Amino acid sequence: MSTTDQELPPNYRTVLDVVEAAGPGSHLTAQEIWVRARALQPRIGFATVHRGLIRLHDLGAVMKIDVPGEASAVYEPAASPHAHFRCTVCGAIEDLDYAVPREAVDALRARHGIAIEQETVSFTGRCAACERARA
Amino acid sequence: MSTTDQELPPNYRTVLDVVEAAGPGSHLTAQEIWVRARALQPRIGFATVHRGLIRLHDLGAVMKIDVPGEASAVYEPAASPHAHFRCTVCGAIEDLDYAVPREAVDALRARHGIAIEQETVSFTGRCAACERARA
DNA sequence: CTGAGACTGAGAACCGATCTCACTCCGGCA
DNA sequence: TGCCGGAGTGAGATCGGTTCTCAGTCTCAG
Repeated sequence: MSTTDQELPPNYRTVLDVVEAAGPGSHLTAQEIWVRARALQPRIGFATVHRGLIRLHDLGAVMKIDVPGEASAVYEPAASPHAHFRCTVCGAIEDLDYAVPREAVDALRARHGIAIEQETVSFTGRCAACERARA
Repeated sequence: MSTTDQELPPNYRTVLDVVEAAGPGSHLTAQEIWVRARALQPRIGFATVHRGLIRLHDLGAVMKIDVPGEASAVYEPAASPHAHFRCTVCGAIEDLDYAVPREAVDALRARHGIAIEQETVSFTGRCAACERARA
């Protein structure tokens, strides 16, 4: 549970519950989250789920992941930064343990005079299963 | 000019010309490429440009860049791998000189048994101008 | 010449994301 | 208690980029 529990509007709370229940490494689309949220709150609307995800993302409680080649964004509970991998054959998404080193980020910041707030690292290729199947 | 010159259908050739004329570091959307392509080929259709970009991307002649938070993909001539930065204030996109180190990619490959074909690194934050303006 | 297949343009279809709007809920205040 | 205002909400419309469809064209081997 995050530290933002108290001030959340009720439905956003539901959205957060769904995302956290799915756990780290889950990659749910807004649609999927909506379906699960309705199990808890049958009258909740899609727009509300979407607004909730935006809010929770702003608060830092959930991560929004834009995977190249994937039409829709996916969400997962906030966690330590890591990279994502998408299999171009079966479409599976998995987490990889990689983050841009702090020194590299600082170097970019210094060289370009920019303020970096967020980083995204993603890879595409063939997952272990599809790679084996190809052989 | 790339090595794929010979076998390209005529209109795809036009698309490639537009992208290469814009040069590295340009970040053109499919729409913008279409507008420029029409200057060379007034009857060219949007679908043709789009199909051309997909084809050229498959051939490795152009890079397709999905910037998080940006609705549409942007394209630029193929070049050495580098990261992209998007200013959340003014929306500007710029190139950053960073790539995931070879050893890190190899480690991920070995650990997960995956075949990595492509990497994408992007950052968001405030560009130098917007950062100064804020102070 | 002829047929097969790639290429093309125009527009429709698709789909996720976002916006709009009327309504509800709730807390503060006279 | 009764009223007010602002945040939250659901349903559906709308938007914008991408992809598909289809009929017409072109190219080239046979």
